[in-house]
Amino acid sequence: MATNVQLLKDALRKEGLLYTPQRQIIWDEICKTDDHRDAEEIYFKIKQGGHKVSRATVYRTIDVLVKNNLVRKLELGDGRNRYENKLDSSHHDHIVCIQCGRIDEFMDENIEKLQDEIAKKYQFKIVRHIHQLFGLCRDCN
Amino acid sequence: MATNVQLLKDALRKEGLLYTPQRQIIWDEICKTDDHRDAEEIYFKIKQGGHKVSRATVYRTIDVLVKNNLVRKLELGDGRNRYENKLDSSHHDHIVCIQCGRIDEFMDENIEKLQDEIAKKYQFKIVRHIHQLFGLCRDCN
DNA sequence: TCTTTAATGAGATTGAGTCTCAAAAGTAAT
DNA sequence: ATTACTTTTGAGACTCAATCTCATTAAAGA
Ligand SMILES: [Zn+2]
Ligand SMILES: [Zn+2]
Ligand SMILES: [Zn+2]
Ligand SMILES: [Zn+2]
Repeated sequence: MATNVQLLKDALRKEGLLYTPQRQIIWDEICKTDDHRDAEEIYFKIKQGGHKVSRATVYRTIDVLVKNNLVRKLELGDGRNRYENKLDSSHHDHIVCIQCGRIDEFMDENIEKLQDEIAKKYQFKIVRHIHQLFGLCRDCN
Repeated sequence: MATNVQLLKDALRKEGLLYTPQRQIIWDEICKTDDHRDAEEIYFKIKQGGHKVSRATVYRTIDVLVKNNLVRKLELGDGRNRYENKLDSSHHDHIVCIQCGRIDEFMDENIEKLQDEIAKKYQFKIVRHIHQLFGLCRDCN
């Protein structure tokens, strides 16, 4: 956890922002699981944990964390943004069950390479990508 | 255009829905360009064209068109859904400039195949996928 | 301490999208 | 064509995630 404190402090310093108890509480909550939760879930978990942090601060802090690469924003197409911590910073994409909501993670070096080639062909400089497979998991099929 | 009329009629019959002037107007508007427009843009273009169709009908009809494979829904991560007609029904994914909004289309057989392999490995039955590359286009870089 | 700047929180606001329900339009049988 | 029935439409209310406002609170610096 000490490491997580330092990561946050560094990010805030880089942004010229102050280190505050609220920001630490939010970052801690996001580090607690490897789930893919939306901002409301994170907000309510914090509340439930007995801390008082406002909704506005949760949203604002998440934005800072995303901008500084501590958190990844996922857009799973259900109208709300989801977030996962990047403590284990290895890149992955997602395969989502449209029935039960189960989310698995995958990573394919070959796909990643092919993306780079596409970028080169179109003369784009890629900064991020979304790659999600939607379907029915084994249990739901 | 005659073809487009028939495509709509067939889809509506399949759904047990009636063929109405409003639904044709909406489908026509979507067929007019190969852009990637959101529902509001489509709604206002129709209004601007002198037709009176309600917002609710636009949203409802787009849903029918998507369900019946005449229109593809895109989620480009900016909080609103975008749509493109599938008259030229070849599959493609998107590469998006985060600066100027330019959207190019790409298709890579190898990526598509690798996705199938991932699905097999995770025992998912894929029904759709999102694959978008975000970055700076040549002009913006 | 005093002054200045930054962060927070409660609640208002936005905006895409959905829902409601009375009115309008379509369908089918007489 | 008239009636009886069903479907669609449209205006506006509503929802929900997310953002904004601004008065209050907390932190930093002199
Ligand atoms: Zn990837
Ligand atoms: Zn993940
Ligand atoms: Zn594809
Ligand atoms: Zn396209």
